[in-house]
Amino acid sequence: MTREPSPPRQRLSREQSREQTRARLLEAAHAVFMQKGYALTSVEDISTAAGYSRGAFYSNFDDKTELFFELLRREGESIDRGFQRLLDGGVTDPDALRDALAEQYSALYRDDKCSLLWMEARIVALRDEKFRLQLDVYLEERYRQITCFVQAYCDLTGVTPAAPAREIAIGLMALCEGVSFSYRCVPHIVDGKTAESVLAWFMKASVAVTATTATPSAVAAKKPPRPRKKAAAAGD
Amino acid sequence: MTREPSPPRQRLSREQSREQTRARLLEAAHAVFMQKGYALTSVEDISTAAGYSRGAFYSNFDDKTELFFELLRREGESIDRGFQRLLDGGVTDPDALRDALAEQYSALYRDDKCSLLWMEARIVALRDEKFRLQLDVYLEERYRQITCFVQAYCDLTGVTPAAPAREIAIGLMALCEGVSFSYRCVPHIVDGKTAESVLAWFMKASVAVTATTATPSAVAAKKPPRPRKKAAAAGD
DNA sequence: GAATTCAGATGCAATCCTGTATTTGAATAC
DNA sequence: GTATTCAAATACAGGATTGCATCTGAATTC
Repeated sequence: MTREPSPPRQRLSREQSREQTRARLLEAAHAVFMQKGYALTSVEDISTAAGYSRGAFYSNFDDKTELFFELLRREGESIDRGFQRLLDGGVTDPDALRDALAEQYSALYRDDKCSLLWMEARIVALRDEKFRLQLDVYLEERYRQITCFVQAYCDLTGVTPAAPAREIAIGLMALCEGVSFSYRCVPHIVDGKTAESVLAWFMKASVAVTATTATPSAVAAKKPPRPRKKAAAAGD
Repeated sequence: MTREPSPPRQRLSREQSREQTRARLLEAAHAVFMQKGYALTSVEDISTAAGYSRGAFYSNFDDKTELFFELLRREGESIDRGFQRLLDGGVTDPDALRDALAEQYSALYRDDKCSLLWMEARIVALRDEKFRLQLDVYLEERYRQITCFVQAYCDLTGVTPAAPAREIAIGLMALCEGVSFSYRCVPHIVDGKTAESVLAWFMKASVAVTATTATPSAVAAKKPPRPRKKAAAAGD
């Protein structure tokens, strides 16, 4: 978005320069997509926003679809890394883990690094076979990670999940997406505080169900219901 | 979509004829929007699909946006009527009521009378102030109705909700929208059966939380914790 | 039944967009 | 320092879309 007017900048190699251009185009595209929507954004819009001409665009991407996908790929990787860090982080406290997941997810949308973008991507995928097939790979990976999370959480608490971990994961993701979408679209109805507490509440509900449905002895054996530290700090 | 080649059909009055044209344009628009997406659908696409020329379109609507909104208005009314019927239906059995709501909602999306359409509408609203203001009225009504539902359900079961009824309603709607959106976008990952059971499971979880989290005294004052008929029967 | 009104068809001008072909100018190689 | 290569700019052809202006024929009116 901001273009530094060349401080004492060493000459860039061809490759560096090209990558910089790509990055700028992607960044600009993200901004413009958010503002105008993917479908209504023209190649010209993107190029101009990035400070280039259409020639630069076509020299770096086949078309708008390819750029969009590259954008999703890069951001998807970053998202996945975030979750992976959580999983590998060695957090063993169930509540901390749960809160971490909730925080990770809601931050993702709050910072608006991706919410609408992924929505639109999925809508594009509905009508573009090739795009869909590629996107599904990423989505599947996301589902897989969250499922791992749920499983890890259940293992930690020693609770047998009331539903298959994958189903819980699907529910979680659907809820998160639904809530943050609503938050973005009708913030005056679904404000930040409400969104946070709906999410927190659902998390609690998941636990409650697993807790009440699983053999109580297994739960009691590990820990008492414990009042939970600071579950959902109200954001605004 | 299909155009009857005039069977022994009585002459239509001007008004009737006009309304018929509008209806056909709206119906065709719905179909084309679903297929191509709102943004990429041209006025020509709609008119042709309806069997008319663009002249007919502009003679009946100001532009694509106005038609879209009229479409949403008509279908929104029909949706609201459905929920209202449920509320006024005099169903008193909590489980039946809960199932009725779940059924109503999932049927709505399963039959695909609206799912994507409303998603796209909300995305359009993000960038169109006028559109948003109008759409919000409908959305608010929808939230209001579901909140009533939750309240009615709690009253019936005598349970004090663990969260404000409105928050539960927001969570419910977000979940339903999220699930059905996923179902539509990645049916191979979130298939019909999974979608159904995720929804059912969440409903169950809501009940469990309200039951376990509400101040026990308040609950007890009304009714004994009541083992709940078949609340958390392991769904499949 | 002639005049009028109006739904819908057709024609048109102005944009806008894409994608490619061509050109330019700077970085690298020789 | 000359030749080459390549990123990015510019020019251009082909389509598509919008919205209006105009036209036509059927419904309504008197």
